[in-house]
Amino acid sequence: MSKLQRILSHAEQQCQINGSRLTDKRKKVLSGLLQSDRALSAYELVDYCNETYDENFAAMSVYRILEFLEQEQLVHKLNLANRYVACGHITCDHQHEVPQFLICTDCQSVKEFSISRSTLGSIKRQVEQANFHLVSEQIELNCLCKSCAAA
Amino acid sequence: MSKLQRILSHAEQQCQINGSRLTDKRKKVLSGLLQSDRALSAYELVDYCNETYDENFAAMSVYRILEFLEQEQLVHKLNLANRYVACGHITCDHQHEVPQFLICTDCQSVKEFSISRSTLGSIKRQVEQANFHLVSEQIELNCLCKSCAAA
DNA sequence: CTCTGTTATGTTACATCACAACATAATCAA
DNA sequence: TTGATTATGTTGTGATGTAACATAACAGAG
Repeated sequence: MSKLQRILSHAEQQCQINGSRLTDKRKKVLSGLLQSDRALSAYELVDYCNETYDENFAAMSVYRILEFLEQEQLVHKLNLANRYVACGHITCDHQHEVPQFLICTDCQSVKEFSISRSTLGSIKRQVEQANFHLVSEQIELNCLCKSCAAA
Repeated sequence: MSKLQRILSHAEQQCQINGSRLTDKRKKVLSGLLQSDRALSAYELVDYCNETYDENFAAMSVYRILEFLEQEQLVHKLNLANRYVACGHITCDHQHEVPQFLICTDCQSVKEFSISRSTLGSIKRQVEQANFHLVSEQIELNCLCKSCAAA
């Protein structure tokens, strides 16, 4: 059983537990993200699925499927790049911290990482001092990955 | 001389120093942002200018003008919201720190603020440990402002 | 002042993005 | 089997962002 297969079936089980279904189409979209080493836009996923599976995904469907996968915490939406990535921890069973993301502005590769609690805490404190309130701890940072920085 | 006037003429001087020109149209776009208490999209600015000045700005022009104003550091583009704000420090003469932004996801009001050097430093360190390199210290955070949080 | 290169703006056309609204199909539960 | 719920198909549209080319305004050299 390939790694991809394992992740997919794990995701399927998670959905069952949540009373939702990981349908064929949803699996295909998720696979697309899992097999990509970078963040993909909705329309890139449309193309990917149509080419790879010889299907006919409409953009609308992909948007809906992405929304679903997000709810199930199987993918993350990167607001800074308007792109999507598979969650890096699908096969983990524990509850995760809210992730932060490093996005390479050149090649769109993404690293899901965690800022230390204390740093996050001081960010939150400073935000509150400014009379705002953090909506989400999902912080996204524009970066260059190592190889793009070298070039 | 109104506050707006002062800011505009100061901006104009800055442009002259940089060997660029703050034309009439560019002034109008900048005024739009200066007078707004929230971040505006390019098309909102198109409408604003056309209504306020009875002109006929094309979207294309506004995009170009915004690009110019950004280069001159008179406005900032908020990638997270696809919107623009006037720089909060146009009239300051000293070099600024790179700003961070708190964006109210409800009303689009924006606060330009600065994370402490030490917090910023620890973010940068953690990013480097992850083998990425921060492209910009302009960090944008999705927030709720005080009044929207209350509602 | 005129010529010329540069910069700014006008205009048209188009590609992309995101989703609303409604129709049909598949699935589940009783 | 039937009715309710969920998933997908289909059509259309508003918003976004920009390329490509045309014209106009301006600044400096002669």
